[in-house]
Amino acid sequence: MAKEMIRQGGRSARIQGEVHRAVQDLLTGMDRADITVPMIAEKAGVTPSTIYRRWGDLADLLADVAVAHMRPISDPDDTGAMKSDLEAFILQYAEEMSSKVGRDMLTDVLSGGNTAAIKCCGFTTQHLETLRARAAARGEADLDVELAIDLIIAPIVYHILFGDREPSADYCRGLIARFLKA
Amino acid sequence: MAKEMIRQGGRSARIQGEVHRAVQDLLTGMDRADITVPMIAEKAGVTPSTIYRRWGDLADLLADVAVAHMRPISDPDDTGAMKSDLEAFILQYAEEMSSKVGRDMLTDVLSGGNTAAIKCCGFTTQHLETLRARAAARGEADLDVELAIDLIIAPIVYHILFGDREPSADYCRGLIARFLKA
DNA sequence: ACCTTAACGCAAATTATTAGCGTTAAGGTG
DNA sequence: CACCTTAACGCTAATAATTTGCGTTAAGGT
Repeated sequence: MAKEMIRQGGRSARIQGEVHRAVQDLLTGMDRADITVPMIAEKAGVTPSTIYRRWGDLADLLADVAVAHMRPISDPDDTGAMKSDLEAFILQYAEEMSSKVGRDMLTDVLSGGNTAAIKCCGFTTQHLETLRARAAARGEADLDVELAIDLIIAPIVYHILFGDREPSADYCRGLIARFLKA
Repeated sequence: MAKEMIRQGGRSARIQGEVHRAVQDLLTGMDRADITVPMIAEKAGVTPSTIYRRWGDLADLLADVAVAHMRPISDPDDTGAMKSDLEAFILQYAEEMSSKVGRDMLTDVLSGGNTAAIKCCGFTTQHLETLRARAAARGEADLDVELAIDLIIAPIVYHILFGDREPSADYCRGLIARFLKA
């Protein structure tokens, strides 16, 4: 049989869910430097070897969990206008990511296999595309997604990661204003 | 004695140097996922426990080495004008950081203790400050360092880290042009 | 020259990771 | 539905990494 397939249903999916939940449980209550694979395995009710075989190592598992947690469950709020849509989305994004757990999720994603980072980045792009489609449907001015990433998202993420400045609401609004003028 | 001091000279400094060199040697030739502390210890001629006691764990050691390697040894080239100074510095920065070793250095810095990230970020700011002082001495227009970070550095770093786009020379020149117009 | 103690080496104890092998169950096929 | 193939799992033994206790070396000061 030439085609390799990945099992989705039943046991395999249940174990993935339990491991993910165990990791998230542990993350809320201890530093990630103290988390170990055997610890996760016990909490999830599986053997450590299962985790090693499936995820490779702790960094990849943490990246996988972070990506799953960042995956959007719903579209950003529709506030009626592009400017307010953008502001609502960006402020929530900055708020979530600048917390300790948010910052840790980002570094987990970046430390894991490079596919994790691309996925994560794709979620952000996708949200912005949604806003763009909405703006177009309303007949508003076009929203340049790449420009929004360069002018708004990138500075916010940079300051969160390098810790040289707090991405306050006012700061974010300033970035948005700069973007809208461009 | 109330004052705790950190030893600087002699043996301690020599060991730090040998460990750093061992890490850099290993990094050029294998994936960081395969590098272990005992491996580094053997190459450096020290016992593993020394490394564990001094750096805590592999992530902190790698962050320390990355920061040491990013520490500027000289000021950016003086090309005679602010625009060309900036372009020369940015293109070299993007070139260095977008390679595999550069991207890995960045993630190492971000994964290590949070002081590493701030230091790393400080080096970039410091270079830009140098360019700013030069421009001022020449009587050119003022260079806004914070703005340069938001408009030029942040997008470059973002795309390197998340891998959604290659920071080509043309792309970087576009960022610089946008910055100079602002 | 002498004293104090940070930093190291060595080795034993603990803990994490890998690998072999038998078992379970997903997903397809007759 | 019964059957087959094999991905994914559990268990366990072997290997490797990390932590810890304790004696030794040598910075840096008196």
